[in-house]
Amino acid sequence: MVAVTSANAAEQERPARVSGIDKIERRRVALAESALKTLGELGYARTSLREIANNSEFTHGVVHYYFRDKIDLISYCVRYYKTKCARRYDEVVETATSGEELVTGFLAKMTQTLVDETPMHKLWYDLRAQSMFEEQLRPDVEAIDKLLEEMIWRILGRYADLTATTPTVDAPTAYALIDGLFEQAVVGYAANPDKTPDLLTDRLLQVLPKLVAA
Amino acid sequence: MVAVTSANAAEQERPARVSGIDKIERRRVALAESALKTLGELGYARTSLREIANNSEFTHGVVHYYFRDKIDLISYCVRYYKTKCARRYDEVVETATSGEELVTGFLAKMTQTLVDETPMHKLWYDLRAQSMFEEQLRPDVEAIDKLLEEMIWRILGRYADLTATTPTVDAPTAYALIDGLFEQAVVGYAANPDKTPDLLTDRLLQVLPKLVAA
DNA sequence: GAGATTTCTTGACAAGTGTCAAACAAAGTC
DNA sequence: GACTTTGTTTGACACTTGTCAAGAAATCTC
Repeated sequence: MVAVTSANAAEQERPARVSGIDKIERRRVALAESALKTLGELGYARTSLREIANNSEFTHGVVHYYFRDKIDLISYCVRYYKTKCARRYDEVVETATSGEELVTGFLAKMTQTLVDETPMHKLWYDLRAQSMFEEQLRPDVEAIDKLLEEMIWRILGRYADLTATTPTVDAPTAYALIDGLFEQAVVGYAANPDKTPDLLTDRLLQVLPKLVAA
Repeated sequence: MVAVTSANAAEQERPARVSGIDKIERRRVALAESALKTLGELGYARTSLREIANNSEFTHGVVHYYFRDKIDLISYCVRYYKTKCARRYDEVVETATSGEELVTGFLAKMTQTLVDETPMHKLWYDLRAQSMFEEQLRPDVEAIDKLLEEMIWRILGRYADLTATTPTVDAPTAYALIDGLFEQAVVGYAANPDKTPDLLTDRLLQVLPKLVAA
């Protein structure tokens, strides 16, 4: 069970017996997972606490027992989510023994998560947009963005190693470029689920070689 | 006065005297402009029709007199907005006489609109995210995305001409890359308005040369 | 200027929201 | 087994939302 730590320090208030503290955490995780399902389908704006409760085995009162308010819940969900998403390519990075193998594995994993976890990605881009208007979301969004940037940077660094080259762009740039392509794919996936993964692969193949040089 | 045409054909219902038809259009544009101001500040989700009316010289009933419902208004706003945004770089493209001049002009215009029209850009990325959940927004969002892609492609094509090179990526890829950088800047602008424009410039300078080759 | 038409204001409606509190059930403590 | 603590349900609250309709005001037509 992952202990989701706060990015803006604000929930060591509910006392709770010491023996039950991770039972509480378990419940919060269950709530969060259920909430994430609903959020991924409806998006941030259209998801109400009651809707979250309805799509779970709990009642709407329970939500409020475990979370101070809506932002607290969403914020917790986001932090929970980030612990799962940024390590997605680690195995590929560690096991690949050639540049080509790394690229192949990376592309496979990326198109796979595009298809398998579309709602989560939609939610992420939604939340990042919301963070421009809702200040309370910003710290969490920034933290995830940083995590994703590091993820991309690890991949690119390893790719450079394997191909005896060096990156030609810095980490934020590399992240923005690849994220731009991926977001385009996530948005396009709704309209064209069949062709989008191949298009993403094709476009990444156009770009990746340009990000390194001897 | 711009006649905003419908992307999903659905507003030739209100009869209205022939002489007054563009008076109606004028009112709609005034409403739309006011709505865009509010939308840019609050974002799609947090903007209500009443809030739009309050920030305008009209009452909330008028909004309903000129627009069937909320989506109709937002949709109109989006279409109105797009007529203004996609021609932003045309002058630079047409007047530049060297690659360097084009790049300089392009970067200047882009950082300028980042700073001067932040709310509009925030709204655009918000709306694009919402379109993943709200199907009714999709046609309009797709249309704008296409317009922006063509805009980027014109710039890159001209840049290639001026430098006697050819683009090394296709239009959707080029758009996704540059848009990724710009979105990163828009999101980052809230947290760091001082440094973000320079960072954007720096990153674009890293990328642009890689998008063409002899 | 009378009468018809268009435009706008106002107030209401049903539905949905986040929040909370009081009653109830379960579990743990001595 | 009584009693306290913890967990859950239920129903209510104040408020906001989109939508609409009835009537007042302004405008146009003749």
